[in-house]
Amino acid sequence: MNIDVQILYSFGGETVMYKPKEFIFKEGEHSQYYFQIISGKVKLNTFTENGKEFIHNILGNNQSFGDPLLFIEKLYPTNAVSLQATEVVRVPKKNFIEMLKTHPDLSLEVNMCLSQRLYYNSLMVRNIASADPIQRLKGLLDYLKSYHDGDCQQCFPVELTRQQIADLTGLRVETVIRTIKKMVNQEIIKMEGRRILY
DNA sequence: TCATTAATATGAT
DNA sequence: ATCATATTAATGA
Repeated sequence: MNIDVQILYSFGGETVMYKPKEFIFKEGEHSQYYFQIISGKVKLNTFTENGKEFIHNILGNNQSFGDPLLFIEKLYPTNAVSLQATEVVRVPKKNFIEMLKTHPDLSLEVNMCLSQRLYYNSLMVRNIASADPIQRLKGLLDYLKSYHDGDCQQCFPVELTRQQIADLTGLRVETVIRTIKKMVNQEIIKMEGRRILY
């Protein structure tokens, strides 16, 4: 979700800068803040027993994270790591709740946002369970696209490396590369240099 | 800039 | 799916 930064500031929001590859929070920590990205990129990940990384999501400008835990007392289920120099605004939980009470319109918006995530999440889970790698990639792309505001046909740029796509879908890099080629042939996606347009 | 590392692409097992 | 290797892009000393 994307909340007016001025409002965030007026409720105790503060700007925090992170260097590339810096932890913003770690799995198992207590959730304290609502985070919204001003610029940069953040990934949410966990590691399997054998040390393989699984990326849950990658967020960019004007996107938020840590928000599903605002209303419940649970520990973070993932790490949050900046992929590049990243500027975020963070608002303490209590202030965030205060803000929603004083701005019912915002509260509604937050509800819509969370609902939309749930919706696309269920689609995502279905596709990721599919054996067909094309379906898995397509599921991921639809999911990522749902986070994107300005949408038009075949011009949503996927700013991910193949390795990151592999870590998001649980596929191997080689499989991702080969599947992407197939999808270009089937005109499901387009390429602009090495970047994918969907 | 040049050297080193990361990412991409393809072929083989 | 895993491994090996060649090419290309990105990074940083």
